[in-house]
Amino acid sequence: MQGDVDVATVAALMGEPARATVLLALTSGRAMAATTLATEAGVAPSTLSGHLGRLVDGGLITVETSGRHRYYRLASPEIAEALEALARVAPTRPVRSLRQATHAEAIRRARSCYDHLAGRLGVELCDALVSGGLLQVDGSDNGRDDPVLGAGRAKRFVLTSSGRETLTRLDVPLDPPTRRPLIRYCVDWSEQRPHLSGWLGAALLARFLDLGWVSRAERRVVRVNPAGRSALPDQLGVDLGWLPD
Amino acid sequence: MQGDVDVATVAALMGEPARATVLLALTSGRAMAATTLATEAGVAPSTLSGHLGRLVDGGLITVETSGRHRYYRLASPEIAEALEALARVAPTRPVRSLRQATHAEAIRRARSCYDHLAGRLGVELCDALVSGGLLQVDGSDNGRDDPVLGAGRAKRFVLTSSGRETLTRLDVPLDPPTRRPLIRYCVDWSEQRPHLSGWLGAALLARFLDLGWVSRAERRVVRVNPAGRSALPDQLGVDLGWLPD
DNA sequence: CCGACGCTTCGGCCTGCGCCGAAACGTGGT
DNA sequence: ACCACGTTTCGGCGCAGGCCGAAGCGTCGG
Repeated sequence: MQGDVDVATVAALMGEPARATVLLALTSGRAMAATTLATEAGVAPSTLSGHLGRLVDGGLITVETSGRHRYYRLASPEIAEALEALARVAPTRPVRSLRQATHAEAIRRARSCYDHLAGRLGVELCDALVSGGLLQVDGSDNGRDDPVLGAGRAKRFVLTSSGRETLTRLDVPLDPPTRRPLIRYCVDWSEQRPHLSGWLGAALLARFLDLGWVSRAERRVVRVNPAGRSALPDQLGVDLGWLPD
Repeated sequence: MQGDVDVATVAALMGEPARATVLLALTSGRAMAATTLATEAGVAPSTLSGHLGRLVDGGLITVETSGRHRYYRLASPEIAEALEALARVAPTRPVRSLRQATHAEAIRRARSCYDHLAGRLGVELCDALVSGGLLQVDGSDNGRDDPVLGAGRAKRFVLTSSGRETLTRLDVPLDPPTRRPLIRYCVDWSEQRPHLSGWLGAALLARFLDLGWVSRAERRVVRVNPAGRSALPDQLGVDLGWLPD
């Protein structure tokens, strides 16, 4: 049986709680050291070492030795895609503890996805940029069946001249020094709606961090600071009323 | 740990060879009886029954009792999406037997994906319809990062008037009686290129089956019959030279 | 050069679960 | 009514693999 492609071994690799936690943590795109991941997963370093070895063998992650640390990262974006596809079908589990509940809530609220913002903040920011006239939506149907957005719901975002002006005033760099496209988007797994990626997505997060509007917390969680709480609605029209804490 | 969404349990469900085989078999979109699936997976009916129960509990498949048979089908298209995402990252295994090799080859050659054609035949058909002037490609960039097609590679296919004419001559129904869109496409996991879906995709497969050009074989494999071998290149410009057997 | 530290390897324990065959249950055909 | 058949349940076997602590190895800092 399954002579085609071995879905089973890959799925099995992802199907163990500690390993899944590791992979999900690495979804942020950053590399992480073994010990960090061990505490993350809540198992002994020796146990995690075994898991990491298996993940490397399976081609899901790669290692990179630096001094006495060994940094692990996802082997390819496709792995992240697969994890998100899995997350999309995964039933939302009954929450088992308050810590988990608040963390689950926090990560839905605002998190980093590779190098840009995701979660409710990510999609609201994207919406705000559109409703504020900084971005324009070209909603043409592209003929593709999108599992998340539905049939033919593909969008395209373009920067308006007033958007370029406003963002330049905020010192957000708008000219990618590389071939990376200025504006892209990903479909957010918790919101099932698009958030900005591409050069602009990365530049916005970097700038927000610089300005102290947001900061990185544990895991992929992003926290909105008091400064951002007042500046964001003001400058970009993002309503943060839904952000407690 | 993983308080967010339980990727692990879903992945674990898919991570067992027999279950993965079952799920992959159900990817065709058709419902299948327990015994069929048991022989498919190569385990005893009693063993498979346990697996099926777990898959139902996990929400990956649904049952439907009819007489003394029980038919199982994928619970949602998202499940199929997840499986395909997994298949995309799965390494192509060293082939273990000749039977498997030929089946693996056959399934890459031509298979059904829900109700339309996929595999090499599916994408070649799609290409042929374009190069034969029956379909036209609107290659506008939609701004979305597509994991398979690459950045902004979204396409859109439109039926030309000569296409409408040719297909009508073949008695392919072109007016969806439902709200289902006429032309859609999916990204083929074995070819990493688009094949037609939507009403037209389904209508084409149905018509090809009626005409005896192709027929369904075991699993999702589709066989091209002698009739089709001569008719397809003739009527649609599909070169079938690569199809042995 | 020595100790602290990060990480992996090894040995041993133990649970989970995949597997089967036998038996039970329900449906359909005769 | 009976039997055949599709399917599930149960009991028991055996192995894969998750977990830990201890020990080993390499790297950095003083």
